[in-house]
Amino acid sequence: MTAADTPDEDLVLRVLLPLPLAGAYDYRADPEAGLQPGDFVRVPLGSRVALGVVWDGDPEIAGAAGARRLKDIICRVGAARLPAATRRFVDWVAQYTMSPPGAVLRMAMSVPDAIEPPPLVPGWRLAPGVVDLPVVEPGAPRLTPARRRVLHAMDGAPPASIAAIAARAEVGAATVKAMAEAGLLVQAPLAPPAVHGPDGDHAGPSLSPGQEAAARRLAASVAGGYRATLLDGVTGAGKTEVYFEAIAAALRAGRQVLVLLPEIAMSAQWLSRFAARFGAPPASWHSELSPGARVRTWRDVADGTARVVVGARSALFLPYRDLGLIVVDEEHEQAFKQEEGVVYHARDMAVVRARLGAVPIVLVSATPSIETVVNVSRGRYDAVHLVARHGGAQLPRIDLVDLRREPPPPRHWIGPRLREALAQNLASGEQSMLFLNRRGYAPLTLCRACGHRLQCPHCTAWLVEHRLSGRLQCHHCGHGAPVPRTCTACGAEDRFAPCGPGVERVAEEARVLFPTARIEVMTSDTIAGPQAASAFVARMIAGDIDVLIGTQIVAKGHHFPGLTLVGVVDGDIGLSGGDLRAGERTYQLLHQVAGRAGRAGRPGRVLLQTHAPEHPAMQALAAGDRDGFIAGEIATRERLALPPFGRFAALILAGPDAAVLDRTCRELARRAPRGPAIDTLGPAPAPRAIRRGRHRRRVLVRAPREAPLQDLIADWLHGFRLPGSVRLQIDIDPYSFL
DNA sequence: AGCACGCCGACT
DNA sequence: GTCGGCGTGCTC
Repeated sequence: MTAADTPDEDLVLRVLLPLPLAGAYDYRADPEAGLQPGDFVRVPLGSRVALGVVWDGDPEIAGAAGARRLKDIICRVGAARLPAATRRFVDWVAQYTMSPPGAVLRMAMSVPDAIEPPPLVPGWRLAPGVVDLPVVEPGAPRLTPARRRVLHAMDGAPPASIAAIAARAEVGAATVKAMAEAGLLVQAPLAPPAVHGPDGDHAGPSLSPGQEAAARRLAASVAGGYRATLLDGVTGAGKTEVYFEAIAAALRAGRQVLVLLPEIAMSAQWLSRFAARFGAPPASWHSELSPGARVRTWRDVADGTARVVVGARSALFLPYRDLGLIVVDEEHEQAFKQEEGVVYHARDMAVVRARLGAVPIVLVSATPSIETVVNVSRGRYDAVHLVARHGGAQLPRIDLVDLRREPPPPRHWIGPRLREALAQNLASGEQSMLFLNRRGYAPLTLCRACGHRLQCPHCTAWLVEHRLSGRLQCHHCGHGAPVPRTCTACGAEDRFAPCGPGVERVAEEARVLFPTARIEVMTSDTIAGPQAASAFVARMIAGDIDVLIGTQIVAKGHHFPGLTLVGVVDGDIGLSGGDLRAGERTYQLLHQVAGRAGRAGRPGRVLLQTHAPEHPAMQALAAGDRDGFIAGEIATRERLALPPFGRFAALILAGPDAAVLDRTCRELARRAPRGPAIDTLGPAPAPRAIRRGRHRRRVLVRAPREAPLQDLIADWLHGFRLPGSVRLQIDIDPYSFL
């Protein structure tokens, strides 16, 4: 049967648009055009034209719906197609996160400009015989010195663009254009640019026997379809070199590799190690990429030119032509959780992407997440353990300092023991680090006259004083204001007092204690970007800094060979607040900070100041008993049916009018699902109760692990009409409970 | 996400 | 009397 036989039977296709619509829309298509799922198409939408993707599945053109007047697909766009694995991934993520599929598609189509094929740049080469032209001949094109330079530069050279020729001959583009018009240059196809991609056969480093064995196991998994493997090893055990071997195996098999890092902006050291191992840098994907680079990389990923992509969360949604391996480094990091828009956990979705693409995935960590460890014990993931610290360096000794027994002087934060250790380290010419996970000078400023606390006008958050910039700053919405002199509540002048320490304040204290030491502060405020970060790291490695004071930025992936003392100024930040993952996170962060000390064969020492030395996380750190800590956490979670033994979902409602919001929440809670082992908590103020001027409330749902959580919520919300001003966000498996 | 439609303040 | 503010609603 052909279209000509049934002229009145239209071809109808589903088209998914990158918009938060409930589903795909149906459009009429020209059967002659031969459109297939994955094709990018332009379609009319209301009064405008939108770019979408022909989607899989049958249109809803049955019965009365068939009578609807459908619009026509305008045309196909570009030569590329959204791969089937990416389409299935989009549908899966939409279903799991309860997001409109178009909202997920938007992440896969984040670079609309890349979909059109790149404009053809014409190439030019010398016309035959021009080099031999006599210098002076009546009627012949004039050969100025500039033109001679072009002849010289292009003699025997392959075709190049006008701009490239001009650059090579060091003349203006106008000269080259004029020569082309004069017939001295003729058009010739431009050779595709040579790609010097990462090379799987590039010589790698020699590995220790333990690394060798681990690398062989990972590399073997590359040929075998979906399999998740935890690569577990202490800091300095050489995990990166090991998973590089799996990447090499995937490259040798001619396939693409995705490496997810939690904070790609801080990955300068990782990138240089990669380039050293594979002879070329990977393609990188992160939010600070320029629009041009974004377009190029998206196309390179789609046509397979990009062999290895290293990126943040969003790199998951790139249209890989032939993905063969996924690596998630620092898999325990909370930064993998996307909290805005489509709420998802990139580590978990990476596992899904691997399964849908039938490729192996390696999860890498020195302090694996409880979820991952439980998946290993259930047999769903394999595990490869690396034990020895590469190069024979010792793990640092961690001593707890009980701040209740050995407090620092009032309004000081460096206790006597830490001060003494710093003095000794300085005297012997060694490097030290002070860690405090708090930016700015003081986390809270209050009026001594009336007790008024300076709060962000748009959020439920204190304003943080930054002496460096001389301003008060909200760390949630970015609101900034100069430090006022007069209290807005009581009118008292100059009575504001900083409360508690930030890194700037600790630096001030250290500079008073050690006036001759070279002390530097490293936070996201003092570091503009990846290049500034690597400059900082280079100065530290060169020994130009005696004491480095920093937030968690100093803990992430930097190697400081000369560092022998780490002081944790306040280990308890993050323990308060009743977050179910507080202990786990504190353990992971402090373990990572401690791992910075004593690497190049020298013993390291860590002083951990805490008000809660009896806390299991602190005890485990001091005893070096990671597995004991994890076992304890797992037992607690299992007993209380907390994740991953039970499941949570959060419904967050936000709106400008608190009364309307509360009424909506009450109504929603009234209809809440009830069932065996299913309960709802709240409504309660959401983690950030007021954000950007909108009030936020949260209702938590708790269900057994095997419960169809999404279906329960869908039934619950079915037929529930939200007031127009109230927004609902669903967070499946929420991470932040604060 | 856009873009239209729809009801209330300061201008030619 | 209009121009225009952005709140609400729809797009196959």
